[in-house]
Amino acid sequence: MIRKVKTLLLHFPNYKQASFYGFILALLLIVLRQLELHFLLINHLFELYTAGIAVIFTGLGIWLAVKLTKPAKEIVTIEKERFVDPDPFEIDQNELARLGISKREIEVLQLIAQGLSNEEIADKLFISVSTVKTHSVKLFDKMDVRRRTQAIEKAKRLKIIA
Amino acid sequence: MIRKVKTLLLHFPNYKQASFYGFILALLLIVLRQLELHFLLINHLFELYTAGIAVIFTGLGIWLAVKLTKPAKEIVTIEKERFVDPDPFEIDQNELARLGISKREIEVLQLIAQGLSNEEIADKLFISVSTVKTHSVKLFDKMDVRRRTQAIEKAKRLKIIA
DNA sequence: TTTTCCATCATACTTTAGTTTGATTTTTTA
DNA sequence: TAAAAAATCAAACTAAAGTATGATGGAAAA
Repeated sequence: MIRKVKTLLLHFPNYKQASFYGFILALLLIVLRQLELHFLLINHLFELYTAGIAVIFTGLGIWLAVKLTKPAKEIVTIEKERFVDPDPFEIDQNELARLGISKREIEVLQLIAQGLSNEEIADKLFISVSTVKTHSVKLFDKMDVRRRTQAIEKAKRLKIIA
Repeated sequence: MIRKVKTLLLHFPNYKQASFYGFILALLLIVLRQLELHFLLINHLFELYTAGIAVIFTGLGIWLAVKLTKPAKEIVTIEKERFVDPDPFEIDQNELARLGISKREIEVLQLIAQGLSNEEIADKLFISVSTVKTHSVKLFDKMDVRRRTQAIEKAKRLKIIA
């Protein structure tokens, strides 16, 4: 009998408390048995009946509690950062085509924007300073500017360099 | 009858429903008492005893369930999107302070970055070209560059100009 | 109050940038 | 294939940028 209750109780998370409950149940049964002596009319079946009632209604109580207890709601708020348009820079090819700027001229323009002097650009591109100057002149003419600093500003504004 | 009780119960908080279950038992007892008239053999005490056992063990069951079972948690996740400005440009005042660049020098730097010549800058600031050059020299010295184009590139990189 | 920093200007000079003219070679395109 | 466009280079020049030195007046800090 007690074992049966115990096995039933094994399904509960806290095993120790469950067995404690079983112990109480056992005690109760013993007390009932003592009482039985005073009530001779009650036979052995009565014990079983009582135990049965106890088990059934314990089960009912548990079922009730589990069924009717509302699950505690835990609200977790997750803040998600979403970067809107992380500036996907793209060179405006249309603008380049419109101005008729050649590849070499763009190269020179980019190096100018990086702060290099004509001589440094010449060294980097393995050409003479004269050629760099020629490219510059044509570039400035196409971009309608007269200084490299203006070219830098306008080029960035028109998105023809990074 | 039972349906009515059930619908009634649905509107009560769970912990109160448990006690209402006791109320149902009481009703049951009354019914039993009615039946008692037909079954004289059944002892009055026995009824009460059974009812008592039922109530006690139901209570125990509820107590057990509440005590031993972890309340089922329903995790409600709310996703909140936070839109972040991709490039909230801000002049790096620390950098400016670190380099010890004066207000006038910044002004000149900004105009240089806009592609203006020294003469144009002088006209705009109502100062002489000499002064512009002086500012430039000090600026380049502080920024550790030797050309205005370099100054532009570095200034933008260090975020001391837009 | 004296020193330091900032802003201003000038002169003379060097360096770099930009212009003009003209030429050659290669690559692309009609 | 011939013409156009692109890339290359050079010399001579002008213009602009940058350097060096020195000076002055005002404002802020020590």
